Amino acid sequence: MLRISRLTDYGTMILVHLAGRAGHVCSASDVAAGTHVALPTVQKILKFLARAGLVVSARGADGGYTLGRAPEAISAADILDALEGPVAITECSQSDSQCELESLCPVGSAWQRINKSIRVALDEITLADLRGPARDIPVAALTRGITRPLVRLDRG
Amino acid sequence: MLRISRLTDYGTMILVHLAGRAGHVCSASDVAAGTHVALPTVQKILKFLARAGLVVSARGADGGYTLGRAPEAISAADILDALEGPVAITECSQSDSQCELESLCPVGSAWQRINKSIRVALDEITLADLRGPARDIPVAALTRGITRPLVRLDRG
DNA sequence: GCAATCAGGACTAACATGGTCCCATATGAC
DNA sequence: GTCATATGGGACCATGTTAGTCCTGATTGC
Repeated sequence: MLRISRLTDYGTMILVHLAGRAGHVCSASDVAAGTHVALPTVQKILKFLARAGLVVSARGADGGYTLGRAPEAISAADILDALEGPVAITECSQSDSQCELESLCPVGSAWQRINKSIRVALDEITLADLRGPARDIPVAALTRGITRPLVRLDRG
Repeated sequence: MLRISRLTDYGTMILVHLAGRAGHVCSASDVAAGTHVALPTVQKILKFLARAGLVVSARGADGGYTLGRAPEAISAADILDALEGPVAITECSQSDSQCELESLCPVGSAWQRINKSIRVALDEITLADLRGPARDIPVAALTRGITRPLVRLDRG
């Protein structure tokens, strides 16, 4: 359920790698070596991240990539947007969709609202949180007020 | 991003349909007619829902399906589990995955924790909430404490 | 000029999904 | 008992998406 693509997963690793080398320009080869992701894949992902402004590129010899802004200013939602585009949780939550069932659909915009809530949560999580064995990820705050036992957490 | 499958979307519609006919046994044909989803697809989905216990089936002539338990006792996470299986947000969050990068991965279990938090949120949303033009979906409670402007909500 | 590096896009193989169909089994009416 | 009506389980295929690779062109520093 709710799977993110592998590229997004790799993209997170790459951004974390760059965050750990603040001030240095890393070539795609450097990043590939540091993350153990295949070089062509790293190149592809860095292009997308550059286009989204999450990394800044320098062309030419001794060129490479640096983080576009501070890790605290890059959210998980930013990474998803950069690598997966503005895809929504259901087809009919896309603005340009033409769901023929829309007028009949009893679910209404429920999934869309769920989608938005998840996005809010993902907006709260920054690259700084994703680094290393962080224990206090902000999402934890989102579960405040939940009284139901959390036993089922290990299902996923 | 974070897309749910179309079958899950349909499954929600089907469950809402059944919830609106509590006490009645609906055949797959009835459900197809009521939801405007193709009959073979409805049959397939109902089988999955029955296996998960979300609906109860009666075989034979005059058979059909009824909701397995009260709408308040069926969560969005239940629906996802029934129709998409225990798939996690990333491959390495699956228990049986063998991610060769796991020991090197600087992201650690961050995405997994995000996944779990989302699941908690989805556990809070029941079929009763998904019905009709519900305005007070419990997920709203999850955004308590968020101070950042919610302008970006409309991106998804 | 040359080597190193990014930019953009085309391309293919693998995988997941959506949708359909078939056959076995169970039930109720006649 | 027979028949019509249903579900149960699974096979099957067309389609779309994803992952990954490769090619060509542009830019920069030595």
